[in-house]
Amino acid sequence: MRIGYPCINLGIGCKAAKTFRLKSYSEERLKQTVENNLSCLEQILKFNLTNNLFFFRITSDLIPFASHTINRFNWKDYYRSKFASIGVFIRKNRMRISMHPDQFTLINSLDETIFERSKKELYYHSKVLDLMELDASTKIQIHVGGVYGDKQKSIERFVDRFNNLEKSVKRRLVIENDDVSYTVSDCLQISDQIRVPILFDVFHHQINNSGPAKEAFELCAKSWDSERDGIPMVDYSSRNPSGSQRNHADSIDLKDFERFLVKSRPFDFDIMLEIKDKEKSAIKAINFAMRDIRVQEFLGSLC
DNA sequence: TCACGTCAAGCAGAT
DNA sequence: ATCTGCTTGACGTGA
Repeated sequence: MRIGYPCINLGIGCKAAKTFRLKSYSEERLKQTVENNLSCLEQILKFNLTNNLFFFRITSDLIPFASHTINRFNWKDYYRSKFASIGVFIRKNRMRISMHPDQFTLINSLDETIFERSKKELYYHSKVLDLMELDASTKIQIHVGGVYGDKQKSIERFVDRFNNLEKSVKRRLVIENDDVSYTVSDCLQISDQIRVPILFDVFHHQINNSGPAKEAFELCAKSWDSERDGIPMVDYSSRNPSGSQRNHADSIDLKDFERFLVKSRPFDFDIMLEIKDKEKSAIKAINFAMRDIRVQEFLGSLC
């Protein structure tokens, strides 16, 4: 069991998600920004290592406008060795990496042009991970997408479109239950047809339910082929007690986290903490989870 | 230095 | 109709 947090480290003093406006696009500006982002990513990973955080989600903003038509710059070749050396660090330290394209990436959109853009965006994500030479256990997670007034048709469209994606994308893609539309059992329906792993989102499941969490989690876990996909990944958060129902917590509720650790035994998986104060809560969580046998086993397997 | 209008992309639910 | 949340405010202009 590894524990991690998404995209941004709030204490380190740099961000790997620096971007700029489309209007100010220039190759110079792009290079400057990417160099900042890659160097910050290295700093974050080093920080994570010293804090026993072996799971991290790389921001989609790493290469701004990566899949946009304005971008004619060959960033793949230009930064090839930089990506490779970051990949060496990740593999050497047995870190797990994931990415999560944002809400504009829609495989099942009714609009072909949105699907075409989404394909390019997914290809960008897979290219970053390929350049780091990370294996197929390094996942790209997306939601199923919109319902468009007919969930069954939208699920069918997802399946058809999925089959249409490049191999390099398909091998990394996992789907995640969301908080408004697609439940775990909806995801299972898709997974049964195209053998795509399901990432269990604990918080979304609480809000958008298709049955008891334990069963849902077990079914999701089964959808991962540990040989190829690695152990399952889970998104964990609790509700912000003073916010709306969909709001993520500002900082980790260790009591709730403890209940989750107990309930999820003996399954082993990697946990992404989607909590607003990022590495701060992640450090609290890993320090707390040091007593869990699954974390001990991972740390023990390192040296 | 600061205020503040706006930002590549979409959907669903609340107001 | 417009705003908000989503994994995250922060870019950039004008004063």
